[in-house]
Amino acid sequence: MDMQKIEKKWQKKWQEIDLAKIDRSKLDKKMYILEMFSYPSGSKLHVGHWYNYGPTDSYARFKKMQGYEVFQPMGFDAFGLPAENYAIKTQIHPKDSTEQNIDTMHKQLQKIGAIFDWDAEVITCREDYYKWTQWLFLQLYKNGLAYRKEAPVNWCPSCHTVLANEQVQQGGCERCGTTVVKKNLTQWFFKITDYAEQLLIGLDRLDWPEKTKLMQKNWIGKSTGAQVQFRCESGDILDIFTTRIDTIFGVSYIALAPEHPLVQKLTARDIQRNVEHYIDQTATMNEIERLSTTKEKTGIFIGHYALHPLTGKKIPIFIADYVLNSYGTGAVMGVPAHDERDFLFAKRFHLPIQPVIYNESDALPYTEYGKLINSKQFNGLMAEVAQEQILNYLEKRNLGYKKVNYRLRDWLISRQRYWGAPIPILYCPACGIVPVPENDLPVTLPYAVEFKPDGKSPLAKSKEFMHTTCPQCGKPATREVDTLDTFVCSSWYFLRYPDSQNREKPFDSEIINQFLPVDKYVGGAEHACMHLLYARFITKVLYDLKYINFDEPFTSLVHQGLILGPDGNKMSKSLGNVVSPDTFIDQYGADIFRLYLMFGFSYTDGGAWNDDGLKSIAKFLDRIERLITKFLQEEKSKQKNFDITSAEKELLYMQNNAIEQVTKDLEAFSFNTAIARLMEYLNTLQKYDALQRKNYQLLRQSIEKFILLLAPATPHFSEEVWEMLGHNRSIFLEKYPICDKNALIREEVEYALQINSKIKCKLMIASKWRQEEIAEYVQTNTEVLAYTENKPIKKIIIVPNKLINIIL
RNA sequence: GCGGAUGUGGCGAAAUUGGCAUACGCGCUAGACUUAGGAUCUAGUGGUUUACCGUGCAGGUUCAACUCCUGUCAUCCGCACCA
Repeated sequence: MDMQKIEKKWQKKWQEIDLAKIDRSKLDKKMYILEMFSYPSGSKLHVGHWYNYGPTDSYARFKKMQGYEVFQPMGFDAFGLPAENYAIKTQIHPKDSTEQNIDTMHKQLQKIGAIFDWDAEVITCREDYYKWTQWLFLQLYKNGLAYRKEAPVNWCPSCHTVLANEQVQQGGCERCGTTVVKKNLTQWFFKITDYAEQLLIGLDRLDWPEKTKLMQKNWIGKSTGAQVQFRCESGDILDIFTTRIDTIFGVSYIALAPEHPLVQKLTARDIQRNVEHYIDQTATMNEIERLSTTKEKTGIFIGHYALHPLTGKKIPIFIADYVLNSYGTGAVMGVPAHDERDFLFAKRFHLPIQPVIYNESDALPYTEYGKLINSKQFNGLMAEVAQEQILNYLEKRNLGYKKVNYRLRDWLISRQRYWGAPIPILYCPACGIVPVPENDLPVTLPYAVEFKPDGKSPLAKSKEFMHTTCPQCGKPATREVDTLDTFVCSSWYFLRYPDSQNREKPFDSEIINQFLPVDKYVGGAEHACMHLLYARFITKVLYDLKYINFDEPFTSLVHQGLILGPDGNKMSKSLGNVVSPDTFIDQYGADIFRLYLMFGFSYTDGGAWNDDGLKSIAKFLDRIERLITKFLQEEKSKQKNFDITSAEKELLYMQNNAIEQVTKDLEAFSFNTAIARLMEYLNTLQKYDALQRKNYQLLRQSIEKFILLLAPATPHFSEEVWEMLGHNRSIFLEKYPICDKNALIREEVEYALQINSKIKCKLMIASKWRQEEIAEYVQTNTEVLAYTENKPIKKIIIVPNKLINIIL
């Protein structure tokens, strides 16, 4: 079959009949199926995109045939760092290269033959979209969920530019190799931490992979403990957070994050230089290095003491890089006897290691709970009880309180870059921070801008952009020069699709409430903690602001696996193992490529690419075509034969078995097993076709059922053979077959017979027999008696339709 | 390092609640058809050889373990400015 030809033919037909369009009057049976949109990179559509979009489109078509109004939109996440870097290298403007890439990818996406509703398309770098991204920012700002604070960025002192983590290679700048340092800038944040608890609780209701929910749970990182005040000799108060308040009598030092605001003030004069040196050193390290538990503990005594809130003892204050300013209060109490890291730290700096929890073996550190010792009036209490009582004691004296802490940090959304949505904020010398009025949106990203890195945000160098007037007082004001993190763009795009042409609003609430939440969201597992959490956060905010009536964006989520290069490594230009879909599409066509992706891998696992698999799929489609061609010839010439014998019963069994299994497998995104069942069914069809005496009516019906089952997986091919079979209406307007359970009833079932759990033989047992009848049967059956050798039977275990285990 | 996952024939992979390990396919072997075969069809295909051994490795629970538990090794993904 000429695949290229039929692809064009059917794609044109689908467009003519608006196959991808949803009937908006029938949204009560809607199915919003969404694949994560793609980034329009220069490397174009790759196998990973195909793997995401091809099989998911098959799922969408399957749902369509089941009678759902399927909405499957597609778009582009078009702002971001790569286009800007490409521009710096080539002088090609990010807008131009991005639009060019989108153009190419459109054509490539077209080839898949998916039922994408292109009228709903969303492109995040276009004004009509980022206008509403800016609107979203303003809603958060107005509701106290966007704020500014100082935060460190990676800074290359030689290029005078901010670097993404990705651009830092072994602590150096990827361009010039200069050691990267941390530099504080005032930046915008979204207060996602306000939603930490809701984001945690909401997970329970979601049909998401358990591992993803677990990862989000750990990412949010809820821990319950206590915040305790240590008064410094200077009089300053140091707040520390601990989950082990029961061990407070074992404190032998306090460790501050080197970035802690009190460090400068508390550091003793004579060691100031050493402390500064240590702080500088820490600024060159990333968090992964700092938190490594195998790295030797480092720190430095700052020459100041705090007083123990319960004993009044002097406690030395250190700074240590293993303490992060972003978690808790940026200060911890060191209890060496009962914490791994504190133990190593204390050994290194010869600090006292005082056990306060009893343990039999004396081995330290002992991190379990137990009975308190060396803890004054709390001695003898079990740790859990002691926690409450110590907390009570501290609360009464205003020295501490119970505290729930989250590992989740607020979302830093400022980027000192050009290719993003400008943050809609003005700075007025008189009025201060002024949000851009909604009527003035969008704040347009200027085209002619110097984006080469020279220490200034690119937008700061555009006079026309920078200078404006304050909407409140009318005096000159300047604009915020940072742009929004692209994760902001992608945190709400699924809300725009159903109403993407709306010029008045980001979306019409009534429409959006009908379409959403997304019924099936499909994308990579690498988004588990960031994109998927941000999208949930924004949804919850818009819910609280009453723009939408649902508070979770994605009811059901599936992660496709990663397709690796033929060598088993992740595809990358540097390894030269990138497989381009295009050459295979040209050779085999889109359906064979898609079907291979569905059959050759476990969908959620992915795996290494292999060319041979494609050939086998091509053969599979050839077999189908041959079967149908032969059938059509014979059907015309041969007499029809209507009786149903055992061969027909077997055919009907396999047909309905295939219907049942394929339906179940597609539902579960288990594409490889669905195709396997279809292959089995095709084998049965061929076996039946080889018989002399055939029931042509039944054979036609069986072949048609087969094609209907196959259609979602090979849409163009199936349309073509469907037409060959004499139909003149798209197969996707037909109903997906429904299993006739009666055809699956068999009179006898094969059981495995085990003696002492070892398989001995197979037995055919009437399927209507009860357990007692089976037990009686095996005890009198001569074949079974030969195995039991007259030994007494202790027990018979019968697993229905599976096995019989006789224990001697 | 922390968090999450994965490990099954020569290869891609299957295996409801613990219940016949290796479905389906590739590859390979033999045969048929053919002027020809990298096409098609048929049969076989985990390993030693008649009874065992086999799901990364070492233990454990159970009548029964790929599946549950403990430990361990290897690989992959994420770690907050790649998206």
